[in-house]
Amino acid sequence: MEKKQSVTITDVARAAGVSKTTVSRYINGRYDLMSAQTRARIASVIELSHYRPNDSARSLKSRRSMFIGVVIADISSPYSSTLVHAVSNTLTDEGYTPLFIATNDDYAREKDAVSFLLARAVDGLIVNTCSAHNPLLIRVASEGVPVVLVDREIRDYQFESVVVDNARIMDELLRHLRGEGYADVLFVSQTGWENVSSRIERQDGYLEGMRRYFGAADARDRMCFVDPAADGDTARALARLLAASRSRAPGVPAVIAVNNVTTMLVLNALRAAGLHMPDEVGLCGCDDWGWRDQMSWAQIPDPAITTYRFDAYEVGRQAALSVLARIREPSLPRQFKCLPWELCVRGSTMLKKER
Amino acid sequence: MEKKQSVTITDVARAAGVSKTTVSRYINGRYDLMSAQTRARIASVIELSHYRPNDSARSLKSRRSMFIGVVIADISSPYSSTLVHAVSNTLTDEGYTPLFIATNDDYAREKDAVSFLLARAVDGLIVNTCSAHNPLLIRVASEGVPVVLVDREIRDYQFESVVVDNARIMDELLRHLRGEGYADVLFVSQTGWENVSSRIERQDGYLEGMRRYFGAADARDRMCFVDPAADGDTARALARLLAASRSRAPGVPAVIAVNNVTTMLVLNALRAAGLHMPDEVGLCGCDDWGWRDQMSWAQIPDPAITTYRFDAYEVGRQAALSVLARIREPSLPRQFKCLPWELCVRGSTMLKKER
DNA sequence: TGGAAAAATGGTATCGGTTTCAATATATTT
DNA sequence: AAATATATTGAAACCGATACCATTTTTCCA
Repeated sequence: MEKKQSVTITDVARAAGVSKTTVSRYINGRYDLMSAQTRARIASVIELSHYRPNDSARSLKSRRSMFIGVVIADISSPYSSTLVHAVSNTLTDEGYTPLFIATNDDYAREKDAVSFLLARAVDGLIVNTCSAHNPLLIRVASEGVPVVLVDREIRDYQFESVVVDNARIMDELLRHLRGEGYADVLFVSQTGWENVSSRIERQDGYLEGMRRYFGAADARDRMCFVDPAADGDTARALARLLAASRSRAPGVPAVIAVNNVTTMLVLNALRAAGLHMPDEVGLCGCDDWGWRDQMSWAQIPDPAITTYRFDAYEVGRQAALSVLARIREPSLPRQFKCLPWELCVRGSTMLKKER
Repeated sequence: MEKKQSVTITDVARAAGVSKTTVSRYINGRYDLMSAQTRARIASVIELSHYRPNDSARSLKSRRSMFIGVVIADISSPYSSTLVHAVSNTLTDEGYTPLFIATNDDYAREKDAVSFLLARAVDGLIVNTCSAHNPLLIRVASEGVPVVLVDREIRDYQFESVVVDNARIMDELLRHLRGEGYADVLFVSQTGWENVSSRIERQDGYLEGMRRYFGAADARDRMCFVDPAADGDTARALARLLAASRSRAPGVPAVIAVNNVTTMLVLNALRAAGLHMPDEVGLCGCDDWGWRDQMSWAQIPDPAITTYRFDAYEVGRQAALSVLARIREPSLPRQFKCLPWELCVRGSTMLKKER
């Protein structure tokens, strides 16, 4: 245990025989404002003394914290994990530090998180919001703090954003299932996600697609919301939907799961029910894990599961780039980025080829 | 765009008709040092003005940043993801904010990360180190900064730590495989992890267990290191090891994979080779995903895969608790926590029951 | 070689809080 | 009622950097 007291800019200045100002210039890389000899002297003193400038003091005075607040709704999902990774890499490369806060899909926490991050004087915010309405965020953005929304959007205000075209995914997916010869398609969503814009879009896309490809005027009775924590919930809900489907029309039904977690749940429920894919039931999941990974978990089961997937890494990267761009040039017009996605057709929906 | 200038403690003090000192007391919850009426007045002014104290200024003077630096070697692994989640929850509950930095298993980055975090005046560090030797960290720790190591350890210095007893896992695992009647056991590790203490321990545990249960004086020729990025690498290495094993002894061989990623790779390679589990080959993987999740990916394949698993969430939580304890009571003796683990026997190694 | 321009450097106020110590007001004790 | 204790409050220094402006030194050219 030695003196916890660390060396300050004043110590360095004294040791190098220059003023604090000059040392400050050195720290900030303004080498053009000093002689080579002064520069070398300061460098040596800093090296020897293990001096590190105090970032609290720097940001207090300069009003640049080099922090970017990142608010994540559900940090335990693999999608978020990839997102976090991408944001972290991209920001770090530019000298910024992400401040991650998880809200667990709780609006009150989201408010606190934003408020907290502002106290830390973040230079910008990346928000994976869990609410469709957030006045605080709107106020913050209109005060000039760069705010970028990822994956989900907010009504009443056009934030900069990075999203995926969810409605189109559903259209393409249903077209695929129709083409394979499935007679009906059910939709499994997750409880607690009712207000998440991306889910709503997928849901609306599903309903629209059912009209277009399956002639179902209102497919809301083919949807259900399951609770991952409630054991057996999925199996029950699915059994009900499947029974209703069979009584409605003959032929093989298919199931679309709204996200990673529900896909797993449905897979388990179908296995427990002894239903074989793809000829007794089709399954199409969402793999929001991302393109950059070597292998998707969707390839592990036999048959492998058809999924729609987005590049979560790219979503994070683009969000980070948007914030950085706006920090550097606040007058820039807002950017609305819509990223591509991919339909990975695998065994679980290959009904045609099985015949 | 309005004035970016935010309201300061001075503004609040003036509006409430008190001194900065009193407002500062209010902010810090020292309500016992002011009258109920003053407290109410300040509360109201803060409420109306949306005042948020500037944390840079606070930590500059008070020397408490309320930041804990968290250095993660491989942030893209699911293990790290759970760890991050746990640390984040635990620290946030106590008013601390984690500052996550990923090093991608690069020692130079790890050094920079620690150095960077110190500049941010972190109150403590949680480090998932990628090197067996780190002088900077030793200096920091001996200067009195609380440092806790997770999952991996460093030679030459007894840091506080939270680890898993890796050697014992291997012992138990090999005993299980022997009991099932496997004739030989191969070990697949990952390139680039040669210096990671937890891998070394597992490796040493494997070699020791091979002596004990399989009479193999030196099983190093039964080990290989594969590169996840190199396509087909695993298949080749495995084919070689399996051939050697068959020529050495008759009977069914088993494979132990050192971590999550290699387990996937081996699973794929075995499938490609058309080898059936558990009767043509046994497979035992590492599921470092954690106990708290509803379902493990290891249950998805058929047969499901036998794994050894740790509670990654608990590792993170304990690490956070250790740092917090030390911050509050610096004189506390160092804690070395060794967490439990679990062997999940599943279909992939149930040789006996298959006969 | 004088003088202007450019290069190098420094003095000091300041950022927004916390801390220390002193001062005032009110309550309690004898 | 005087003395002492306790509850409230404030003034000013200070944390470690940066910003702004001033000053000194060097370079360059007519």
